[in-house]
Amino acid sequence: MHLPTLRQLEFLCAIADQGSFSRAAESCHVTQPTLSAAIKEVEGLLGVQLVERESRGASLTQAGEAAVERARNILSDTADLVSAARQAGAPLSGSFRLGAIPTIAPFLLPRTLKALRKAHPGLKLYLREDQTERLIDALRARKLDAALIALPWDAPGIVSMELGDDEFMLVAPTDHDLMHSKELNSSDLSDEDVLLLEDGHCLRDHALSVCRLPSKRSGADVTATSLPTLVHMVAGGLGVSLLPKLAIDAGVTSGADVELRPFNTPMIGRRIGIAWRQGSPREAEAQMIGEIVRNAL
Amino acid sequence: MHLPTLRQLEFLCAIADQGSFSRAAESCHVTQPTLSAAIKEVEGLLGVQLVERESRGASLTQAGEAAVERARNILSDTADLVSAARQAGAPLSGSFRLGAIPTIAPFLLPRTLKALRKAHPGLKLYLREDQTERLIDALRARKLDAALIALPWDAPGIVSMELGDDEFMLVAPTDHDLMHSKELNSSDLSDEDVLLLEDGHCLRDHALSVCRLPSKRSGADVTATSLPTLVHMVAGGLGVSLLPKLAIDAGVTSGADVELRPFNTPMIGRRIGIAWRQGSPREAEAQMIGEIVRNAL
DNA sequence: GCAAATGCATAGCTAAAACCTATGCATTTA
DNA sequence: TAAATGCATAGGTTTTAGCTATGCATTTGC
Repeated sequence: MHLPTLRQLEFLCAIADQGSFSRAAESCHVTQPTLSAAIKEVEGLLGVQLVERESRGASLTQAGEAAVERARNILSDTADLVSAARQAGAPLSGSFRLGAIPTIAPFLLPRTLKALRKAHPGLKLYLREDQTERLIDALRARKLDAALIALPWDAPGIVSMELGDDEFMLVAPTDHDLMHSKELNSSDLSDEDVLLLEDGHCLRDHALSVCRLPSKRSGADVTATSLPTLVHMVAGGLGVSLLPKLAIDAGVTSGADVELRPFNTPMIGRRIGIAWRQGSPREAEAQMIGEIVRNAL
Repeated sequence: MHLPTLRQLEFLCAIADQGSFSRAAESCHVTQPTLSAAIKEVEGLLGVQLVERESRGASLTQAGEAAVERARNILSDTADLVSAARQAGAPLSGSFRLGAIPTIAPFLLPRTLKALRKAHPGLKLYLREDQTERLIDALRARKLDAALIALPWDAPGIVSMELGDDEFMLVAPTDHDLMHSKELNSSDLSDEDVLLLEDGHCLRDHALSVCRLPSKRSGADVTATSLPTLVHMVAGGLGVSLLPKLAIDAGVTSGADVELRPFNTPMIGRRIGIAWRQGSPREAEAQMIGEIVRNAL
């Protein structure tokens, strides 16, 4: 089977982007006749007209649109092949852009970064803290190489690796009733004022699902913007809450007038993982970083 | 960014397949020096050694293996682009290979094929009847262009389109108790001998899940090899069963000494759909055929 | 242990292709 | 109606993809 050239596919995409042969030629750093001839050749090869020549520029036929969509994927996959191969020569060197959600980043990264720096001194790590949804978007847009998030998170084109579990503990004001009951189960929370993070944090959703509460709670809904704030609100007597062990170990409650208690039900918590774009050239490195984070957990 | 040529990627894959420069060159219809030079150039471009030159042939480095895997996808995607564009010029002409599961094919296809022939006289339809799993494998292996199956069926790399619902009815010997009860619910089946198709038919699994039975049933398990056989077994008094409305409408019970009854529970049944390989060049045509089948449902 | 065979690399050449400049033709704008 | 815009065509130049011939290292056969 005879295939078109990647260059020809680039030309085709350029026409889709620029809407004209001459501008497309310019963007590809060739002359307009060169690009015209190339497109003509592809059309001959495929036996279909791809571009509609109009008096004022050019537009794509239906077949052309479909071809461009495929071509863009092919070109970006090829670019990925190149990057991946180049990385293979020098793994975990240069820069790596890692994202993390706000309920993980401040508590896990301090430990991790130390280990990472030791294992790979040449690595420049750029960090970005944001909510899961935006991190995923950034992975797709190639603005990030990997992200630490809570799993499972279903997102087409994104793959992930599980790193470990992060249990939830109850946090309540000192001498709260729940500290004295014999067994502590998630159902014990249904009568309490459970404080939550503001909307968009996945930890909020996890807490809601543990308590089996609807996502829209009735009444005055008090929310916190970060885990330290949440702890202060609990200390202030506004209610109880759930804290991930990761944050507790990092000392988020130290100094606050609160008590902690584990649940008796087995494993109430979240799973932490690292995610990256499917086919990312830095997949192997993301997994390496995952391993290091796993050891730090 | 500078990209390797598709031809160069072909060469690299050929080395992976053949395990030697000279055999790879032969399979690509070029001379060995040509291929050697091309590989060398790619290695220069990527800055990594991809092929290990050994005294007795050649093997791939780790980076080479990774590159080959990506290259294969790129090449097949490009081949898909070509096929898709060519099809776009003459949709639903030539040959189309359609699969269908045995509990759909004999009942749905007679109606469908007539409509299809009318709408697209140039189309040569090759049919294959098999169980879902094998159909999916055939889609992946490019042996089929699309397949009619029962949804949902989770298979990575396979996408599908829903075509409609196919309700189940109870089929029992004439004057069976269940025909006289006031309301008929799926739970009424738990005390009955429910006859099933042999293992591997998805309809068997649907029936089991409707009756909330474990997939391994205790006792003498009587199974049928096809829906007509199943009807005869019911008529013979061996038990009751479920039949999809599709088969009933096609007359699978005509002449048999059985009675039919719908369930009162809303929608006990299966969903019928058409599936194809993600990125298949004949995706558009599969959807067209799906539309025609939907109208026939 | 030496000749033959196998297998990749190198050198030098040729022919195809990719790309260029110059120009033509149709349509739109001033 | 002239100028401008935009794609196609013609003809020439450079690049490169591919060839043949050959070299060199390793393995195999006698």
